[in-house]
Amino acid sequence: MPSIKDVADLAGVGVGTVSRVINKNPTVKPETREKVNAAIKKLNYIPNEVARNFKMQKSTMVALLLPSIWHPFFSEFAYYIEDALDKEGYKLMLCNSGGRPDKEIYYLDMLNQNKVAGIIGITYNEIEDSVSTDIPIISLDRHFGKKITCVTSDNYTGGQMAVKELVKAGVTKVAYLGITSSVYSEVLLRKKGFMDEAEAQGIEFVTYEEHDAVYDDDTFFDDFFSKKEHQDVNGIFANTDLLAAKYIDKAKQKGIITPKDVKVIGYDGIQDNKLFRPFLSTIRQPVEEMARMSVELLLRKIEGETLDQDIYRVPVMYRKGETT
Amino acid sequence: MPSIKDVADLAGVGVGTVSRVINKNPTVKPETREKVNAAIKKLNYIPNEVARNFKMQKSTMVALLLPSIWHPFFSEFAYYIEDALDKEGYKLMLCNSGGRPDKEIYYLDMLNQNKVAGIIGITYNEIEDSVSTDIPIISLDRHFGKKITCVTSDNYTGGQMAVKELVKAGVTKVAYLGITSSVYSEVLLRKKGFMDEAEAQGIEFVTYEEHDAVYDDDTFFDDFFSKKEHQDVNGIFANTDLLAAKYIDKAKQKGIITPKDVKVIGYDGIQDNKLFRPFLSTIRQPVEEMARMSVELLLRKIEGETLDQDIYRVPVMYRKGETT
DNA sequence: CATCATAATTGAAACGTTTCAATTGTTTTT
DNA sequence: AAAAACAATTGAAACGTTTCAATTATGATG
Repeated sequence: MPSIKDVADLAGVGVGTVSRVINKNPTVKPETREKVNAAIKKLNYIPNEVARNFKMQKSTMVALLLPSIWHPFFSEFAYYIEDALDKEGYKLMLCNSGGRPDKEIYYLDMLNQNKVAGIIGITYNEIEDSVSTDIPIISLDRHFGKKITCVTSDNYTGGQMAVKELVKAGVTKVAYLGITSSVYSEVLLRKKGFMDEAEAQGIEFVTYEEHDAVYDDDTFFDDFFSKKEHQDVNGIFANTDLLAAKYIDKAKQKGIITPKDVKVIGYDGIQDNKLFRPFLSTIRQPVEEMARMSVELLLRKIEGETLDQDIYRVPVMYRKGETT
Repeated sequence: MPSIKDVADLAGVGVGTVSRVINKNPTVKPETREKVNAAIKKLNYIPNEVARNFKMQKSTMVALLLPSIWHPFFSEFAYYIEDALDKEGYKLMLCNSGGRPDKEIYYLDMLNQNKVAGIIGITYNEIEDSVSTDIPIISLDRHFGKKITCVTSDNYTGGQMAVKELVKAGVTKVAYLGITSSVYSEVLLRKKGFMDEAEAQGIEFVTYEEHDAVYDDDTFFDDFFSKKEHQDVNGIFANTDLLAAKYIDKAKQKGIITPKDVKVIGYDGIQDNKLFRPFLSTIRQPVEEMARMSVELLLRKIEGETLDQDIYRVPVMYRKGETT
């Protein structure tokens, strides 16, 4: 594998000159540039990016740390993240934490050692302490503190919207169905928006949640359907589209048909849910916008800029499907 | 940021010793080890992985190059790839090519410069020439040549299975619906298996395909439904689950109900298609197994081993849903 | 106690870049 | 023609590791 030295020798110039040619530094005579380029071509030389990163003491690798790329919301998010990063000349490293604290810490350590340029994290745990101060971080949906900038959708308004739409659809008692993950989660605001709006509208409501860690489809829903106070619920706001889809499925098994017997609204608006049947009504987060904003903010942090806000919220919108 | 030199100085030993402690080399006196570890802790030293990779002239980064992580099949595949890699101490870099030849080449160049340890590629184009000889590659579903090992499902048998199951379900005329991507694709065997089996069973059949590049949902299906020879088709074998789901959807709009009027079988078996409605009958590829095999073979190549086969095929199975 | 064998440790060299002070070459000015 | 200004080029040093030949410390043996 030829090195810059080999190129320099063949071209009959110094290594510095070759370096300048490669980096398109203008202070090199066109004639010399030609010689060097010829040598590069002849030797089939390609610059060693690892050596460069090492010498420069910085990389263009950004890590995306999330529970599971398998989840459709995350995979869409990851898609846009990669696209945005690539446009700016950055690369993406993917880390699935499974939402487990130990794995999140493990990955953060690893990313530290590997001197990634920055991290975009969707984590379930308090990570502020586990992360070196000099590595910029953007966190999706969790707000930890000043050090870690948070990008999230307007969860509170989303929760309100859901209630408004359910009421508009004529329901008389609404339930919030949630998988909670972390106390730091901005997702909690979905519930708050839901409750406040239900209160404001003067409509009966219940909330039903389970912690992520102990979550299991069957027990969750069996439990839900068994409770007396859930019998007359005819409006559901589910935490996520996936949860909404599962609810509709389980409800159907109990003979409760959507949208005849119950109206359902999800949250997320994952693109492909056109293929879920019935087509879900949902509060859509602008995934692409959130991804691009995350990248933009992260790169600004990497450049050394200090951001003016701790939390950036992007607006959500209601998308009517067949379940309301 | 403290370096190994700082640790050595503080502990009063040479850098070599510190290095040996870090790398758990046994030839270091326990007592010395203690001193070094104390110094490491005190300085909060973390080894610089970039420098190490540079010096060692190798990395533990493996790239996954695919059309789009957004696609549920790929995101499931990526999930298992990451999991398998992590278990072996490797990291995953994600590259979305969009299936575009230029972007595939662009990424391969980049990966070359970045000296990744290996590549797992799901590419649409002839890439054998674009890839340096000394970087091990595994290709999913495309067979290019000896240099690039191919992992794929048993597409031919899968195609046969589909016909058998459709016939078993009582259909009288079957259609193969396909999005073709590349002439190198092993996916073509799905069609061949389909045709051969239809022939063998003596059942009427048609095939209908569109090239990936010019593919568009609406024109594709409008075209399909408009053709005279498609009117009496009552069995569909779609190339992928996603395509099957779209077919069912479009057919419904035409008043053709699945599975009453037409039986449908997809290909892939993406896990979450439990949420597609109706629940799809499909030829399931063992995604996890394919992912783990890809990683295992790649790592063996990275270790310098020569693999005994060019193509590794893993068996598929039929999973009955509600569409047959 | 001297000698030898072995265990433990040292630190310079090397990996492939970039950078920058120093040098050389070229042009302009006086 | 000499001096000054500017343009282009050079190559050693540095980045943080690992490695390994050389050195030193320790223990065993006669």
